[in-house]
Amino acid sequence: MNKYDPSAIEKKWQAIWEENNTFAASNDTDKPKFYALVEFPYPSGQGLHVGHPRSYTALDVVARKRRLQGYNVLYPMGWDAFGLPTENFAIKNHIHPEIVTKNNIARFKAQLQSLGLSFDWTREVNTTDPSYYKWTQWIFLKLFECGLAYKKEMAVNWCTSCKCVLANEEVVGGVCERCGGEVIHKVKSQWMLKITEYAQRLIDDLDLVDYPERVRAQQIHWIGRSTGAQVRFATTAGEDVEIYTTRPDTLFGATYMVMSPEHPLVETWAGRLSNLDAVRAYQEAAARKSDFERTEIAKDKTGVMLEGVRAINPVNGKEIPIFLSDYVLVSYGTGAIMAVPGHDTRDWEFAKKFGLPIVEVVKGGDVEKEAFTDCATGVMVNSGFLDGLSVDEAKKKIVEWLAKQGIGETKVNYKLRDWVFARQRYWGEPIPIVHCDKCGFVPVPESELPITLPKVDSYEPLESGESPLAAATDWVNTTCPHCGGPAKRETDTMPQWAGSSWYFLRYCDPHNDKAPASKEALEYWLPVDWYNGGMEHTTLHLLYSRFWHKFLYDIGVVPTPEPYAKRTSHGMILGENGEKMSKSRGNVVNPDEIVKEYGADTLRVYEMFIGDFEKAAPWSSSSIRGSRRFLERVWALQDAVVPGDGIRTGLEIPFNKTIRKVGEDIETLKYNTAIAAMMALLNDLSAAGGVTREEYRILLILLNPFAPHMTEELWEIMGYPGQIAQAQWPSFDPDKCREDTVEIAVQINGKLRARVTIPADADAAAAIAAAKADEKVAQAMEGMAVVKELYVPGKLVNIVVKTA
RNA sequence: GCCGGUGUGAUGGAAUUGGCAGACGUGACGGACUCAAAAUCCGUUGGUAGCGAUACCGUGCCGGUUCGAGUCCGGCCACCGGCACCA
Repeated sequence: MNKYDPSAIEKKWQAIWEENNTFAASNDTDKPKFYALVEFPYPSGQGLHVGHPRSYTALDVVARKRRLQGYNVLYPMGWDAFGLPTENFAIKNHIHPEIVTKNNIARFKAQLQSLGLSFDWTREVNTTDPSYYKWTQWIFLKLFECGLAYKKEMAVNWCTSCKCVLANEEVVGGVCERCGGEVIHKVKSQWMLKITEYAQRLIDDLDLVDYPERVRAQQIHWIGRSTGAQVRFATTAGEDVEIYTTRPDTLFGATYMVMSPEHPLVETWAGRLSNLDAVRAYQEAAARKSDFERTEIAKDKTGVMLEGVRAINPVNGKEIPIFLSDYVLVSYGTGAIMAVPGHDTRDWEFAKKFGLPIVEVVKGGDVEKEAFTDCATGVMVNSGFLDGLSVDEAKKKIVEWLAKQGIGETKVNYKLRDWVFARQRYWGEPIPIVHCDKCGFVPVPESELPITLPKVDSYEPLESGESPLAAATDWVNTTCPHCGGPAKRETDTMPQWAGSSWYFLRYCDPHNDKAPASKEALEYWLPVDWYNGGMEHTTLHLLYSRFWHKFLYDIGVVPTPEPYAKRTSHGMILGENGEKMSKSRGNVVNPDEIVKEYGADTLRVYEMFIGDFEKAAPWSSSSIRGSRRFLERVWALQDAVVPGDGIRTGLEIPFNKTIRKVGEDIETLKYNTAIAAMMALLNDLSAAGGVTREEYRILLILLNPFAPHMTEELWEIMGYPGQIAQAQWPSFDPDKCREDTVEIAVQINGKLRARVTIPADADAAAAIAAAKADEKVAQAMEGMAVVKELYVPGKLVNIVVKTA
């Protein structure tokens, strides 16, 4: 036997797989299809991290197993390569981002290939390739055509460090998700996508797919549907103010009104406000606050009263004051609320601070001490025709009343905002729109796509807040496709999330130059059967791509309403100290070094064995040795082949059980116990003094998805026909998964007293008799009266006794 | 505050969904091989008491249901992730 030398074996088989395109998927076959997908990486300068292979290996195991089971498997890989880090690196080092990207991709690809992942490299995609982003631009044009892409002057999140706008999803805790820079509000004209149009379907269609509860819940929460009422309040100024509330039942308790500082009626009323200076000052102060400041000082309420205009509560005709306060957001509901301090915590705090009246309209708490917000138990009081009703009854009745008066109706609101779809940076897809003074925004004709990025001297963001593309005047100045007059190109680029919103479609037919992918290819492959990725993308990429897919479904481009039939999510791999791996903490493990020291197969087995796949797990440099030992022992079996055909009698049950368990566990994310089962089987084989050829063959196939290189090599050494990648996954016989006799537990009053071995098919009477025959049991029962006897087949006997 | 999740040996984690808690690894300890070490192989390893068979205790805490609870129910606590002035 040769020494187990992973570096030689792995290189050998990787070359063979590449040469033969072993893992290329066919678009034309009778086999059932299986589309496995992992999130394609952003090829950063740092190279691969040990976190990446956890996800990639997991679905590689599934993909390899499904191939052995006779499926036509598509398991593709590509590069999500547009984005800021590349651009920043390019700026700093004066290298074109295209070159930076090319280098990073080469490094990533070599690393992925060294792990023996069975990707179909003939379908590799790259979002920065003009032949790819041609179709990203094409989808944008379709969105524009359907009115779902529009440009709007509005306050947007502006990262002061990236000098770029951000989507709401990219602002985390008031700072930039990517760089941690301060985020302020800036009024800019921006391209937007109407994701809000799909809010309800993005919630409802979660019922069509198999997602983990945490993903579902996070998406639903992010979309933030609420049902309430929109109510028009008359004012002493003449104009009505419309408010949104989820508690219309508390209308009698509305003792004042609050509008957001940006509310347009303030301008309308400017002439009648006696304290206009104070109002203006408050508006300016609110505008200056960054998101970060807003969240930091969240609970301290500020505001100013509009002196000169009052609102009229429609239920009782009372005049109530109107305030401006930044605790009311322009962007949600109508930008104005009725304040019910007795039953809303924020209104209560505001009322206390400004000395406003608090009226109790739902009985059940003490509104002088705190707002009473419980809807389930309260009873209406001080509310005229609502008195005595429950909150739910009152809601129904008041909405009916408002409708009859013509001043209000039921209204559904979402927290989801439209998607800010423009970035003032160089390294992204140009937005294919031309600005013409005469014709307005004119889409570039499809025939002119792709609009490629021009060469520019500097990719530095401009201080003016414009994209660096604005400096490429030759490129910017063009003619209007509509009237032929002089016009300018849009200089903003698309956000990083654009290319990844449809990449899984491109894999189906990656070289098509007539469409994102052919109808036939999409009909065949969609939906993605299993998509694994990180939790951090739940309200970003995962939501965005569902939105784009639904849009493409509506215009007949894709055949399914949802892109991904099943989504799973892996836990992070932490540093050895239990903290998140990062350069600054000095706890980063480089997969290249692990491959060098132990081999890719060991890394793969270890990452699958490390723990519960869905949970975070700390790296352990001593534990990984266990995975290597396991492989070494399997390797050594080649010298322990014993004569005999098939599976030896005593090993039939362990083999059948292991085949069943490994197969099931791979499908249910329990990779750790699948490996444990194979280790246990190996222990059985050692105890049996070796393996037969057939036993070894089966073990190698079971292990192949996890350790593909070593099992191929052993397959060849043992002289089994062909390559193991073309072998057939073993089947099991359910009858041979059970022993003839079983050891059962015997309990007296639920306490374990003995173990007895009985035939597996023994009936209750026989099992109980066998239990009673045991010496210890008899002893424990002496002088006791039997109350009850139970037998759980194959598990235990429990005899309930009491003192006689 | 709201939503989702987790809590089991020294340690990563198992437990067929209400039925023998701790599979499989790692580490540690003891032994074999070796001049020696590494590697490898064998054994022990939840706690307490006992030479021992054995007994009692033990899955974050308190209580409940049940013949029987890591698993179900009620009430807490801690940690992780997400959202957060969304009316």
